[in-house]
Amino acid sequence: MHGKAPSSRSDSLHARIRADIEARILSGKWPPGHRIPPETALMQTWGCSRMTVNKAVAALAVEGLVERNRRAGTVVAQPRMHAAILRIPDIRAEIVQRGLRYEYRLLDDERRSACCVHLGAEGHHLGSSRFLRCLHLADGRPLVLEERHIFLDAVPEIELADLTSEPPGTWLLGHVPWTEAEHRISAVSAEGVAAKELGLTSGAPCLYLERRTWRGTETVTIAKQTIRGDAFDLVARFDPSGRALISGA
Amino acid sequence: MHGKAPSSRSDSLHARIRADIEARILSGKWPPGHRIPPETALMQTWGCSRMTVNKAVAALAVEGLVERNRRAGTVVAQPRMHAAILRIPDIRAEIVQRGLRYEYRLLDDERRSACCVHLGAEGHHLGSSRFLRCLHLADGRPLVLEERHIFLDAVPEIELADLTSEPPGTWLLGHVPWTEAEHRISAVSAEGVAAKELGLTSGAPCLYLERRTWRGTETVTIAKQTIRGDAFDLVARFDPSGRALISGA
DNA sequence: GCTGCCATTAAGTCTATACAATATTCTGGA
DNA sequence: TCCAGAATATTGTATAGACTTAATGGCAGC
Repeated sequence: MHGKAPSSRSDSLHARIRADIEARILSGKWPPGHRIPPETALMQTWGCSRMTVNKAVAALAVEGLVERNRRAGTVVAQPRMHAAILRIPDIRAEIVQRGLRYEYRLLDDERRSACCVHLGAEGHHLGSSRFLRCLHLADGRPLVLEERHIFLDAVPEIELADLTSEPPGTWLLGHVPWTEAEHRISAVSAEGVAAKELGLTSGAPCLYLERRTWRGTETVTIAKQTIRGDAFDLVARFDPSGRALISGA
Repeated sequence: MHGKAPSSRSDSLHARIRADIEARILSGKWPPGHRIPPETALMQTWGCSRMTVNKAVAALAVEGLVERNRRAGTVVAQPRMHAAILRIPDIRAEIVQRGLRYEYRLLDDERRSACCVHLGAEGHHLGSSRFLRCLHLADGRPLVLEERHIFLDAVPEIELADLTSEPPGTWLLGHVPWTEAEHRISAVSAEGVAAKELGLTSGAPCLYLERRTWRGTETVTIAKQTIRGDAFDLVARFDPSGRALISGA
């Protein structure tokens, strides 16, 4: 339909088998709960070895489209609308992609000792950090106000990093591997200094995005982004398996 | 760390190999761009067949941790922060899970002919629909105001469905398979009737979530949810592969 | 130096087979 | 009837081998 490109390109046999079964499930011909033929049967219908159909069906299983059990067989999974893939990309990349001129402005850059940092809900103690306030602009208009802690324990290199021209998020992405992250999205009113810096009247609605990133058990960074509500949407496009489709902003 | 359960449970050989390589990548021992040994080498280090290491590394490839190319070999992928899995669950389930009393109130229920529906950006013509306005309450407090079109072309059964006690989203989830969906999240001010129904003063910030669902090329439903900004966050927790972790609201 | 060809290497696919693990079903006995 | 254990079906894992496909690196010729 609109720019969609499913698993059409399928050269290999197992890819074709997989696409075929997938089509039957998505079309509703094999509804949720339907038991699909055992591997031995598929192997005969397709005239191939069991390893090949196994690869196909196993892939559908990791996708979440089917559930497999020894002896009990394979059944089509119940559809779930529980998770959506949300593109929350690098701001710079996002702005540039839309054909706008990106500009970055560092407002504040200081060292914070442990006490200043509000602790996580888990009560972990976070060490000292480099604290940054910066503004991301699109075509000269302020779009995102970012406040970010980067923790020295996890990223000692940050101490010397030059963040006057490169946004901290971009720097981190290129330098620090991460193992886990959490986003929290809410709606807030722009208030006080933040409103002024974003060029908004007090009370204007903004998206508030708090992103926390871990590397193993160590907190790498906490970023709080206030995004002009009138100028930015978060868009997610996906299919039942939870895999992202093309998400053209 | 907090409720996290990585790929620790590894019984089979390929799972162990995979976890081992994954650990080296995440620990930074094998940084992005590093070329990992070819399958023939891994096969010797682990004393197993090539199919087995293939399965392990292929899994890492679908996860996005490595990139593979014929002849060029396998290299550790650059970390990308492009997509996050966002839990946008059934509202009822979400409220109940938090231990609050869920209440549902149907405000409006009418038939709309095609002309009333704002067309999609693609210019597709959407047929007539059943249009619903309803309120989701947690412990008696209004939390989400929902306006939803369900299109009769795609879901003729909806005509007769009883939606006075069951929210339309829940009904749909149980009755209609879908193949594609899109979410759009923005921040708005509560205004007029909506503000009143949510018990907010005019101008209070709200999350605005627009969800569109397709089945094949047909639009199944368009839902517009206005969520009290002070009472609800959208939370996403994930790892670099983009697979969702446990997301305890 | 540049171009085009070719050999090499590494991943991708597929087969045939074997055995393991496990849930269901069957069967026999109390 | 009901329970224990055996038979069985189905997926899971692993092996060895063969062939395919694609990118790289080097070599020859211009």
